[in-house]
Amino acid sequence: MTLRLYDTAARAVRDFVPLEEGRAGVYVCGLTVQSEPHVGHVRSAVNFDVLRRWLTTSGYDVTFIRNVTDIDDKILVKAGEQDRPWYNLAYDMQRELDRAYDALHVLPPTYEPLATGHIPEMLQLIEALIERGHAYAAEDGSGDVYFDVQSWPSYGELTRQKVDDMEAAADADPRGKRDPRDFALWKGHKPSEPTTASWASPWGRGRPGWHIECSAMAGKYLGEAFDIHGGGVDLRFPHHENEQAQSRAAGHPFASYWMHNAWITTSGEKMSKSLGNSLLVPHVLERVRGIELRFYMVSAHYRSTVEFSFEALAEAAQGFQRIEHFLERALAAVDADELAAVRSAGRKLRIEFIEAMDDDLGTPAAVAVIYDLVREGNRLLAGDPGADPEDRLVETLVQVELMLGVLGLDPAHPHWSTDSTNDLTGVVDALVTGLLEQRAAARADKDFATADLIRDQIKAAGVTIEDTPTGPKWSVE
RNA sequence: GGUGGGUUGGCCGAGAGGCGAGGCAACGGACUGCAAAUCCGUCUACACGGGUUCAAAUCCCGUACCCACCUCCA
Repeated sequence: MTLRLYDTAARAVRDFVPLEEGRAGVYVCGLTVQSEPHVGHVRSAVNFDVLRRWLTTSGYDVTFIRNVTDIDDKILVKAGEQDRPWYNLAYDMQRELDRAYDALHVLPPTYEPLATGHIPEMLQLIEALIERGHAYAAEDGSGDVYFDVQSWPSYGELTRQKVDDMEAAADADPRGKRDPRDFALWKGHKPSEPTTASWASPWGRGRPGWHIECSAMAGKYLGEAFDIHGGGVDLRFPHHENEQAQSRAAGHPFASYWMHNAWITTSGEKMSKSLGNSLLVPHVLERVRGIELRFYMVSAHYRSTVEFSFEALAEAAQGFQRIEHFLERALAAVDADELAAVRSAGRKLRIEFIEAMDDDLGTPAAVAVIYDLVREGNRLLAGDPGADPEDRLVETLVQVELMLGVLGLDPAHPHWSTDSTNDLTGVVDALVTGLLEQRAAARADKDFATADLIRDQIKAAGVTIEDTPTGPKWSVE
C-alpha cells in the first residue's frame, strides 16, 4: 500500500514517488499578512499539517516550508489607511497568524521564510530569466520587470488554459507590457510608496512581484526540484501557474505534485475579508475549543468545500467529546502498568486507518475508523466483565490514541493542556465534591427530590454529573 | 468566452459499477430511583431526464441549479 495523492496538474490521484527515497520536500503557500486570519485561512494550514504529519508517520524525512508574504500591494494600502508602517502591520498580522496556527496545533514548519528576507534570491532568478529571454525590463522607465508569457509555450499547462482564451488582466495598465498577460516579476518603486518598501536592483529600486517570491524561496530551501507544492484552490491561477512557468523557464523542474485544498464557504460563497469579524479564528474559538475546530476541519476531506456553520461546528464538537469521553473512561478502567507497556511497545496503526490516509488523505474515513474503535471500546467498558480480557481494552485505547495523534487530535497531548483546564479545577472540585456528598446522602435516604435538586443546581453552574460504578464524576461542559 | 469543482437521508459528511462509511439529532429498547454516560435497534439517501450494464449514487449523453478561477485571495 502506497500513498496516493491527487495531483492538480495531472487531474488524477497518483502514487506518491519522492525524488529521493525516504525524503519529502513540501512547499505550501502561506498567507499574505495583511489582515487577521479567518477559519478559511486556517483550514489550509490544518490540511497541509495533516499531510505533513502523515508523511512523517509514513516514515518520510519531511522538509516542510511555508512562507509568509510580508510585502505586497494590499499591505502597503492597508498600512497607509491605518497610518502605520507597513512592516509593523505585517509583523502584527504575522503574530496573529502564529497564534491561530498554534491554537489549532498546526506544527511549525521546518522553516518559515519571509519574502522580504529573500530579495537577493529573487533578483538572481529574475536575472536568469532575462538572460534566457523569458523576461524583460519595461521600456517605459518604470523599473518594472515582466515575465514574457509568449516566450514560454507551455504557459497555462498547470491549469490547462490556452493563453488566447484568457481574459487579459482588467487592471492592465499595459504600460511597459509586451502582452497584457505578462506578469510582474519586479515592481519599480513608486514615489507614492514608502522608501522602506523598496530594495536596490539592477533595474532601480523596487519590490518583488508576488509570484517570484515563492519560486525563489522554494528553490532556496527545497532545491530546483522538489516533491509537493500546496495551497488553496484559488492559487492555481495565476499564482501557481506563474510560479511554475518562471521556475521552469529558469531551468528548474520545480514541483512534482500540486495539491490544492478547497474552501470553507459561508452561505454557499467564498469567505472573503469583507465578512467582518465573525469568522476570525479568535472569535470562533470563543464558541468551541481549538481541538474541536481542528476536528471539524479534519472530518471533511481537504478537497471538499465545507459550508461553515456554527451548528455544524457544534455537532462536530459534540462528536469529538464522545471520543474524549471514551478516552477518559478507558484510561480510568485500565491497568496503568499494562497501558504503559503497550504504549511503549509501539503499536502499528490499524490497516483501515492507513488505507484511508494513503488514499489521498482520506481523513473522513480515518475518523470513521476511530469511531468504530470507540464503539468497540465502549462495548468492552460496558460489557460482560470476565468475558473481556482486559488487554483488548488497552489495545483499543492505545489504537485510538495513536490515530488521534496522527491527526493532531490527541487531547492528552501537552499542546492542548491549557485548552480546557484552568487553575480553578481544584476549587471547583472541592465545591462539587461537597455537593455530591450531600446528594449521595440524600440518595441513600431515598430522598430523590433533594438529590435531583442538587444535581440540577450543579448542572445549572455548567457542571455535568455522571454516575459511574466507582461513584459520581463531574466535568465542566 | 475559457478552465476547474459541486448537487447524497432531518442536519453534517464519506464513497465513485455489486458488499447498508461515519457522525449529530430524533424515536424505541437495555441499564438507572429518575437522569447522564454507554450499548442495541429504527430512520435504506444519492438534483432531473434518457442511455450502457446481469447490476448505476458511481460510467455515458442531455437538462437545471450552485460555486470557484481567469484581478488581490487559503
